[in-house]
Amino acid sequence: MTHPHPHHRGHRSRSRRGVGSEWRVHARVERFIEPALLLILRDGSTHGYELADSLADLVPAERIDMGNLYRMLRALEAEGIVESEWRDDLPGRNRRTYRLTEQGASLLDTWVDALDKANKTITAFLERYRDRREE
Amino acid sequence: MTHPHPHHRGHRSRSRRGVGSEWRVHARVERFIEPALLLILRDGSTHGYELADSLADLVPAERIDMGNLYRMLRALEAEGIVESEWRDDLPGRNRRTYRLTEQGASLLDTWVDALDKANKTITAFLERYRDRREE
DNA sequence: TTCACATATATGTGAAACACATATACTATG
DNA sequence: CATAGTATATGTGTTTCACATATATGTGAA
Repeated sequence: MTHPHPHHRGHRSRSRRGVGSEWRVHARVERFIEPALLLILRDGSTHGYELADSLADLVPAERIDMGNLYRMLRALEAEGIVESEWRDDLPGRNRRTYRLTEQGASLLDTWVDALDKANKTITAFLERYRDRREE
Repeated sequence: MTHPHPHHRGHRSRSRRGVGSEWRVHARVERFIEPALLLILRDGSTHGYELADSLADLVPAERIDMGNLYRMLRALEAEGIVESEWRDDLPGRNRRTYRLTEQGASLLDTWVDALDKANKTITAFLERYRDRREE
């Protein structure tokens, strides 16, 4: 499976108008791919290409960039957050299989706390939006 | 009121370790200042400097950068999302007072939809994290 | 009355995160 | 044996942002 995502090309969060004075906005959590990756690896080791498919489920709004994904995996390995092993015994092409280290599990926990906070901030925003709307 | 925020300098989302193999992570919604700004202006016109204080409440985890805030306000004005008026009649220093346009109100609505989605994505992530943890 | 501090707006600049393009090589299959 | 799918990787420009700095006016205390 490849990953075509034709929508809203060329921008980050907000694009110019679409048709009929509609705005298109994408609320992205910065570096969200990283905790998503860690969570997937916590539930079982895999290789980069398969991670992309799992990520597509966990982060539906995000187009997965394979180039940046592999770069991120090697950066995480350099920091001791994941470890990898090159497998040439498995059927199919050779691949590098990643697993989470203890350091990585600890980083995942830290991300979870941060995401909890982010969620509360967003929820507070949405509540304020709706509260004053209904006055 | 000025805005000192000494914590976690120099990085975006993830910093190197702190003391005792702890990670410090900040889950930021990209460009979140923009919708926060729009929401505050929906509830009443103000000027840039005061917006910073209101933002500090709405977005507690974020250090407010005045330079970028003023830049953003002028960019939003150029796009017709806010309108401003230079006031020299009020007590105190002259200031530029901003108000939300209809375009801006529509953009705020769009942001709300996007933030709703982001909230659901984060919630799904946290649920998956906790589910498998308790098995 | 001047010095310090708060208010208020603004520009310059470099780095991180990211989108998009492209390269490479092997495997499976019709 | 050509084509599509699997798998990993590098190159590069843009956006968003952190941090530094500039400028000018108002206010209160020494």
